[in-house]
Amino acid sequence: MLTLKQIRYCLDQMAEMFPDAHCELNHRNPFELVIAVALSAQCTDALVNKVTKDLFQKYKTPEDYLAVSDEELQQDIRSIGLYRNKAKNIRKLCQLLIDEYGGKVPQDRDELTKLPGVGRKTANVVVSVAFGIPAIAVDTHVERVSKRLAICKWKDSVLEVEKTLMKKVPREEWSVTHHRMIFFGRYHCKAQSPQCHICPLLDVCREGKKRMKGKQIDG
DNA sequence: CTCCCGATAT
DNA sequence: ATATCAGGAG
Repeated sequence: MLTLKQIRYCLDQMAEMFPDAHCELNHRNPFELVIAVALSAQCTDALVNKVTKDLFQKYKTPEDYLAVSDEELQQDIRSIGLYRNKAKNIRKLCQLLIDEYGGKVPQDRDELTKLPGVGRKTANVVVSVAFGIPAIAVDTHVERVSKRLAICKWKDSVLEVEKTLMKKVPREEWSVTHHRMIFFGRYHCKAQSPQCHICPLLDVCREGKKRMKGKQIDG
């Protein structure tokens, strides 16, 4: 496990590598962000943005999503994948926003989690990005990076990863750290071909050094 | 744990 | 061909 000082070093390096790390899901308000993040499950941001470009032109309010048939919404988001579940969740979510929240997106993580299709990770993204509330959303990239760098344990659940990060990182840095870890994981410490050979963190990364061993050209 | 699922990278 | 993608629900 990395020491606090080593973690600090890693986060500083990530900040240098990705000084402009930010939310890459296109949105103009909290409602659009909820929809975009709900759509992004097991799908790339780039593909979500491709779909929401037209989607957000056609649907601007919760009422708009309820005005069409389930099949029509499915077709509008089909290329995202998991489209039957997502269409159903979005329509239920919109109904709930109207019935329980005055058509507004609640600014509370636990209230957000009550919305269908919105789990802890999605709720953390919304409160953090839309409302500026400190949170660390642990997605596939944050989990992978945390485990490869041994910031947490290999067998930790996503909730345990989140708790560890909240403990090790100052609250005022939660949101920016979470985005830097996502950029680091998405563009550098990638799932399939991690860039260990040009990684500034290699000297503190057990997993990276393990990966490099089998690829030595000379002895 | 399984299921949902198309697009893209490897 | 297979792995992965800003996961969540049953």
